[in-house]
Amino acid sequence: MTSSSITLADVASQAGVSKMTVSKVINKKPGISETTRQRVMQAVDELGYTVHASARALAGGRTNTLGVVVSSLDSQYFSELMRGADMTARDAGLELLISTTRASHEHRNIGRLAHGLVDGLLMVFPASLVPYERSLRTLNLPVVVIAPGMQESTEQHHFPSVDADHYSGARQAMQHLLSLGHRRIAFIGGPPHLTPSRERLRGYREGLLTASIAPDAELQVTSDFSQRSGFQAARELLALAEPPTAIFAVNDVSAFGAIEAIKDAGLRVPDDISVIGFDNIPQASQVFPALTTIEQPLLEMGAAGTRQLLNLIQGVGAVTDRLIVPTELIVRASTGPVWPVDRRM
Amino acid sequence: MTSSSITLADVASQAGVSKMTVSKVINKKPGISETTRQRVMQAVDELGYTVHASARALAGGRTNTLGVVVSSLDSQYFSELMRGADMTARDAGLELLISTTRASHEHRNIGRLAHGLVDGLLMVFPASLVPYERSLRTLNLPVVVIAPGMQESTEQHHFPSVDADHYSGARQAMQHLLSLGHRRIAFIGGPPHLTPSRERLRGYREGLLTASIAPDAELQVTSDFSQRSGFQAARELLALAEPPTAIFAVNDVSAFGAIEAIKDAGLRVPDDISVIGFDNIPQASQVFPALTTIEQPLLEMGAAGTRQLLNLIQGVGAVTDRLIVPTELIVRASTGPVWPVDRRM
DNA sequence: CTGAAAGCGCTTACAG
DNA sequence: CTGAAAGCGCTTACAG
Repeated sequence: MTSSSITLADVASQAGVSKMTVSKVINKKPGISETTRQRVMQAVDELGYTVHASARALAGGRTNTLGVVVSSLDSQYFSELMRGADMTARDAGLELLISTTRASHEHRNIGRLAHGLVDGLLMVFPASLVPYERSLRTLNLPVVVIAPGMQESTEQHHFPSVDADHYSGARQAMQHLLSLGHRRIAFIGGPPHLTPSRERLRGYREGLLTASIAPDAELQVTSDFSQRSGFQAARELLALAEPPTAIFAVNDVSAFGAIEAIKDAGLRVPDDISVIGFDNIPQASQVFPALTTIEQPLLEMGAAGTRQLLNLIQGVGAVTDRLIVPTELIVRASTGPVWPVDRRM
Repeated sequence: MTSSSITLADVASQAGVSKMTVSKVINKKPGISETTRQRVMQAVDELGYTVHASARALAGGRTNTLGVVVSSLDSQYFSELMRGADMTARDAGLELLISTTRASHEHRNIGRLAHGLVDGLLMVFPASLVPYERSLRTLNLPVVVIAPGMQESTEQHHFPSVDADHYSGARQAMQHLLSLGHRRIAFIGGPPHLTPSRERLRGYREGLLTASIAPDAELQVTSDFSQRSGFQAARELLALAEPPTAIFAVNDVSAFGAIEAIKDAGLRVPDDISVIGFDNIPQASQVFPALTTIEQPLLEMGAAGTRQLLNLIQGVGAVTDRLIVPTELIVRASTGPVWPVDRRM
């Protein structure tokens, strides 16, 4: 059922030249006279010829395609990452092929997916890469990891990676809340086995420490990054004998849930309770009140990871083993000064 | 820089058989003795062999891969569609390759992306396909369109399509609100050139008609499907001399915006104003109050579209030119009975 | 049950 | 500036 397609040979005979010449023209190789070039291009247009990707890949030894492997497509920030990757890939004349791990999960064999299909792999991986290591290794293909969920020891994965500075972002969030006068600050954490969760928690704790605030176990609750779990976590916090005046949520989505819970309790954000998120997903600026948050430069992360991969493919070598991109405080409307204590009673 | 990979020939010599035999084994073809099979499999494992996708595609005439072309990755409902597509594709032993149109947009030439790479194309297309028609046609590849944004005339595209029953869904939404006693019902519409917007609007209008309610132009506002525009649209409605008691939003995301605007105005959902959405994206059940909405069976749509495509590829032919899947009312917490007029004053 | 040969549609050195 | 030949790594008829 494969289409009886037009081949190079068809174009060649139509244009009255050799296949080689057609190949040179469509690949923009030098050493072709302008008249020949035009004749060939006309034949290409008339016949509606497109190169057969597999044939080209097999003969040429490269596919001009970058594979992107993601564990799931519903992560809100995924599209930003992809925009960055797409931009750099396109500038370099490469296509981007996205695939979910689900598809090859059964065998944990990325090779099935990648061998002969792509020149390199961008792993967008919020979880552990360990199960895929062996196949990644025998595949012998350049690999770059973006936003690794687990900080494997360098020995273990030694794939170059790109990640945001979670710790510094968390410190900035805390600094912001502290500077607004908050001292009773809660943290809605993420799954504790994931590096981003841990680093952000560390930023929270050390932020308190530097402000000489004793940590209060009651104020530290956990979410699974979802809106629903953020909602429930905030409810717990609101039920406390002495509720927080500010909540630092491990990600924007759980912050949305927290805001709902606060509104639902008849309180207002930020008047009664301030909320700060993390990620700066597109929605953060669209909700009401617009969310103060820490920006992960997702677009740049996607672009930088792709650039790294391109370097590896071209044999230039990775510029750095582990690129950490800075995060940034984005102040919007969901945070404000703490109420004087007497006013709150 | 292509990896110096293990080939069929390597496996063959390691196992002491011909390449053909290895090929038969890895493709699970019949007519191989069990001992030979095991010997080959052992060699495959030892060498970490994976088939070269391009070579296989070129020789075999098919790629065992389905291409999915999407206009954007940030559409919230996209991942559900993909889950359905992925399930059916995997059951049939095919891989799924996702690509955004951005990548090939420049030339509007899907061929560059697909020829020799995939056996068929699933177009997830909320916009017009017309710009891609020519390349789709000369490509001569099976194509199925999911959730078309524009209802091209059948002559124009005659690609089999799968779509939700927008009109009937809108009628159900109206029926629900009417049965709760609402008569002053607003509609936050979508971009008027898109079929889903139009069909849902038609359902709104005809719903009013059947209830003998005169349409009020003031109650019909427009959004671009975004949360922000839903927020603004609802603000306009709330500013009316006589605001609505219920809002039917063209999609869930704009409904979220509307709910924010209502809360922000110091009113409650559904106590003061009921809100119903459309789509039933995962988030709809996570927000507070949980959103009453119309479910588009996205998972089934993805699965059905993929099934259709599989049929086309296998030469079975499309079961139907235009599959319309039913939509369903999902009652949650954002809608309730209208207040008696005296109570509202 | 096993294998030698041809060929899929290109690109890559290499000649002229 | 142009082209004939070889070969990329497989699968597909076809023999034995």
